[in-house]
Amino acid sequence: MEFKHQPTVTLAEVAEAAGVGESTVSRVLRNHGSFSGKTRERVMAAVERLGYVPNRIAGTLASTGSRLVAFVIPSLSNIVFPDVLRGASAVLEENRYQAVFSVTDYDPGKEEALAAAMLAWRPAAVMLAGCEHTEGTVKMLRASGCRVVELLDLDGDALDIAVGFSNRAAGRESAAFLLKRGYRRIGYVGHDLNRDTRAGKRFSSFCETLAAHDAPLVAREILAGASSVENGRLGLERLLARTTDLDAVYFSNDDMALGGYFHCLAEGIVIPSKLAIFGYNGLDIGRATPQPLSTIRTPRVATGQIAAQLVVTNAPPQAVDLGFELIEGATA
Amino acid sequence: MEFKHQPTVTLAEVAEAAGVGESTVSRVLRNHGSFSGKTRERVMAAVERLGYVPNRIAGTLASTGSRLVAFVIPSLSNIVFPDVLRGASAVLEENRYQAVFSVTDYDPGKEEALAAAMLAWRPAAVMLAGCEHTEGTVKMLRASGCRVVELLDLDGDALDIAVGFSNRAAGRESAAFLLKRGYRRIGYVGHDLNRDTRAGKRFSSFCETLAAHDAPLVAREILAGASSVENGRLGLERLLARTTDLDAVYFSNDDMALGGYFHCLAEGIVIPSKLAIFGYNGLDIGRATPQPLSTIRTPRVATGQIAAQLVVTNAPPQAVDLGFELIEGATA
DNA sequence: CAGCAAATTGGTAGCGCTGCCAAAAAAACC
DNA sequence: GGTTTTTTTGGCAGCGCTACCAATTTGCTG
Repeated sequence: MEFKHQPTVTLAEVAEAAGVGESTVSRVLRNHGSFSGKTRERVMAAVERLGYVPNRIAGTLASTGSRLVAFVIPSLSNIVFPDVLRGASAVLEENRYQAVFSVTDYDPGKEEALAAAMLAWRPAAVMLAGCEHTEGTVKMLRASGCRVVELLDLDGDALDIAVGFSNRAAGRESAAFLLKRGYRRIGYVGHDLNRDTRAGKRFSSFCETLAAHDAPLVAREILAGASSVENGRLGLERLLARTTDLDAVYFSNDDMALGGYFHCLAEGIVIPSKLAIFGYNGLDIGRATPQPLSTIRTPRVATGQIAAQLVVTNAPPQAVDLGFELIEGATA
Repeated sequence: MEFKHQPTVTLAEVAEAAGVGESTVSRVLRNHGSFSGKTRERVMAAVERLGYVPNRIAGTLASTGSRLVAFVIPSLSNIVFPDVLRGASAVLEENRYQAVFSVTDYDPGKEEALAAAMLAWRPAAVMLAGCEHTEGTVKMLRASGCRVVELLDLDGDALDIAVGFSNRAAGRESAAFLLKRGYRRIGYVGHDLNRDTRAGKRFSSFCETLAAHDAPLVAREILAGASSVENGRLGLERLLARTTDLDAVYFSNDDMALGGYFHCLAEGIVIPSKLAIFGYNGLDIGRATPQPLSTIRTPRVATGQIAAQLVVTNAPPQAVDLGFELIEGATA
């Protein structure tokens, strides 16, 4: 049972009511082309009087270029993506673009299906997380001719536009920081890495850096579910149960790290002298804990903003590295 | 400079390639009406071969009933809204609906403008937060003839469908709980209530309940900005600097409450014996803190799910009360 | 006031698809 | 075999708007 709209007022009716031609109404409404002030007033009056709401579906169809921007994101639970959407939507709204989204649950197959569904709306751009996509997705996006923006990961080849930073660099710098601080027996607590490839990249370059400095990763605890505070707490508990002499733990992100932090608080494990904790993302909450969380702050909102900016200005293909900031904090 | 799509393959071309009529292709693709198995194969082969992606813009225009659902939400920073979107988008995707959104920043004027922009897409439904809207918004929504769903607040008259719970009841129960626990000198720390009317409702019924039990609110601290952990911490600090003999503090939500919790941890204020803390929302993080946060858990994801369900089934106007759950926790 | 450029305006052909209807083909029946 | 049904099909008129072009009006200049 499909919903039917009640009869709506159309541009033609406005034209009739205002005593002008359809194209004139269209021009006035879009403020495009020329028309006299008097005409403008009459049209606006008719619009007001009839309560006319332009039909963007029809407008888009007639003009081929759309003002929709499609987001295909892995999750809405991971704060990263709402943050990106937030940055982007502000810029898009200013420019009268409309955001459309769907959620893949970190499933590349679902990403492909959803990207296809999105393309059916003929968006001006499709924004995706990361630069790993199925062959089918890539082929489809290429063929679509619409702009493609890959977000939050610069470690790979961009299809068109990429905005973000290097996750590998983030992993590397995290490791370098811990080593510089003198930690040598380092562990890792993370969530499902097969799905979140960006976390996987951070982890692998983190490990490589440790190994390169003769302090290879001592132990790891990978939890099956999504990243969460509770999983972080549980993960650290398990890790410490197995391995007693760790001096630092790297977490797949701040949610997990906070869980670890809480575990230490609850168990009376002194931070950072007994155990250091390092996260990833730079959530606001990490600044308000009794000891500020040591982490890497990522430019999530800015990523959305810049991405949207590039789309609305129809910028040429490019990769924009927004970098990240290492926050020393007090937990490592 | 508007982006132009490269020439796309159309349904007519598929029809030609498959050697059938346009309407046949349309029927096969939508699996609607009748056609032979052989025809189906030929059409699908042509679709595959040409890489045809149906144009939903055109389809929607031709069929009047759209599969877009528009969300007009106050914020993406407040986890509540991503949670609602998450619940809704899962259901919508299953039913081949498409979610569109925009963000009002808690500004009713902006809500009106954005709702108007949304209506231009002729959505099947518009979902809004709360039941307070400008006169213009209400009038416009009424006139649009599309379904209207008001989320997360049942304290008011619904335009069409409403899904959520009573914020007044939440405030009342929070107060009753604290009173039952024996707290009498109670304070409040909140964020900007003029904008977040739902938090305002909780607060006012909280105060009324206290007053009705001869334990009127002792002090309050309202912070100008948005709700955040840092503001919560700052707010409690300020409140305690002014008022020394409080035994419990009610926060406008869990973010703020966690900030207060951290302040106590940092200052060595023993919880709950020296000071009790009570929040609102039931964020996951509140379950993983050393002492689980006392709060009210709201059905955010379920709100989105049910709302979407009602829209896709084109349910009659109704108000669905999903209730909430008081979590005793260990901070009050 | 003619003569020409500039500013306004209206008409109309699509945009790509769906919905309706009638035509054609296939199946069922007497 | 001839009908009557039933199933499949194709044709085509819009959906509401924009883009293009031609027609009209206005404003200036000499």
